[in-house]
Amino acid sequence: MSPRRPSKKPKKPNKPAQARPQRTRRDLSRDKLIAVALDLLDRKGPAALTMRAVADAVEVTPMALYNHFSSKRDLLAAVADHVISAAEFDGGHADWREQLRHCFQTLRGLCLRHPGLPGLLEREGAAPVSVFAPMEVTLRALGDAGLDEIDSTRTYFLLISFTLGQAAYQARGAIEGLEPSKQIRAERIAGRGYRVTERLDLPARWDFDASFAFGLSLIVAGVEAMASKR
Amino acid sequence: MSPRRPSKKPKKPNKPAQARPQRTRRDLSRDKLIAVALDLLDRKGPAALTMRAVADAVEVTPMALYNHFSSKRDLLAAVADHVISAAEFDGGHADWREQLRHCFQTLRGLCLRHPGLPGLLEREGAAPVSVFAPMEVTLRALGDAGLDEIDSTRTYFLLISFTLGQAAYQARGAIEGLEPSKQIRAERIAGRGYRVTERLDLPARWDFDASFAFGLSLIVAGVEAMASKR
DNA sequence: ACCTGAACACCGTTCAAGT
DNA sequence: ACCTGAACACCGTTCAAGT
Repeated sequence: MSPRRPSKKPKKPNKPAQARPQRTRRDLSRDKLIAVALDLLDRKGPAALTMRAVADAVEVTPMALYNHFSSKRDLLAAVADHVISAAEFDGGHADWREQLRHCFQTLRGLCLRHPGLPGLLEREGAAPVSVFAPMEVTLRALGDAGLDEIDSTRTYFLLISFTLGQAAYQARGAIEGLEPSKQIRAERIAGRGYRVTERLDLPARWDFDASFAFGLSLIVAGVEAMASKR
Repeated sequence: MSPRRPSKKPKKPNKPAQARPQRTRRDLSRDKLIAVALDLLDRKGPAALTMRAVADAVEVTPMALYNHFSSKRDLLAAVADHVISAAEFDGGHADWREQLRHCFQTLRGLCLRHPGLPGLLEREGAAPVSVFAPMEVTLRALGDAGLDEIDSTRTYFLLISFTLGQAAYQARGAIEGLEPSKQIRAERIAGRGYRVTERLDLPARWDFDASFAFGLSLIVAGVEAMASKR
């Protein structure tokens, strides 16, 4: 995010400062590998993101990757961290409702640009420290709304499950044709006694953005109700 | 669930009813394989649920499974279907709030008994037709609450994302130690400027049941607000 | 109708060796 | 400090063959 990075923390100045381009190259190749992995994930999906594929893309042996990442999981966490740290979840709004919306619409935006992201965060512990950034913004906003720490944390989990779940569903639907459109349901449901679901008359193309906005508004209204109850 | 199953639908009575134990055996082995796969999933997790492991458990060659399921995905869908069809999502309550609670507490119960279930439903299209059962109950309840079809469907997605997301998080946390407890956060967060999150004083053991109940209540309150707004 | 055995084209990762 | 090459212990699945 910040245009210039801190100049490689010049601790221990007593040590002779002999030029060491390796340090820089090492970081560069780490970044390069993260970029390649993310590109693979975005363009070909999670199944195509293999250590061998990443290695191939930078024309190197698979085992070379293990000089930069201790495992595939480590690489995945770095990818997730790279995506999340690049975002600003704090919109700087005075109103907690706007803060909440900004925060989770930003997260949703990341998930839509990188459809593999929810899987990275939900799947086995590839969640990096940076996931605490949206948590921080959310807890502050909900504190302003009048919730205590526990209820704020609970609501945070609700918001993040909702956001990631929707985005994952959308990504999956786009790929696999699982949207709740009429013909899909019709052929899968016929004669099972799902009277309401069967008759359901939804638009041919489900508006995921509107659906997400509705969910957010519903949660905001719920927060207001819970806060006034206290 | 029901003690006796319908007697193998006796359609086409003109066809000579010569004994065919194969039919029964075939179904039996399918059921057996589903049971074995579910047991593997429950006891050893999703990574241990491989075609080879299932085959080993019934002392057969891996390829024998393909006589009963066209692919691993097909088997996974059958496992999910088996778990979901055994549940009753309709509590028969007159009040839509109670119906909603019953429906998603039931789903949550399934997920806690079978920690691999959310993964099955969320992951690549292993979602069976039976997932429409909770959808049907939810749409009816939300109709009673005063929401139209579109908003009901949106709220259904919110509820299901929330329920599956929480359960998956809980299952993962229990295995990987990712709960939002004080020490976990302390060591991962230190000195990153997450002021609120850092100071957060949560109980050592997060009460997932209470957290889920809170989320449901918040959503119910949100539904009431959205319905009265109409 | 159901099962076997060998094989294919993959995985992530270890280990010993090179520079 | 970084990379290679061969190997290990796995995957899901195809194919041809058996009964």
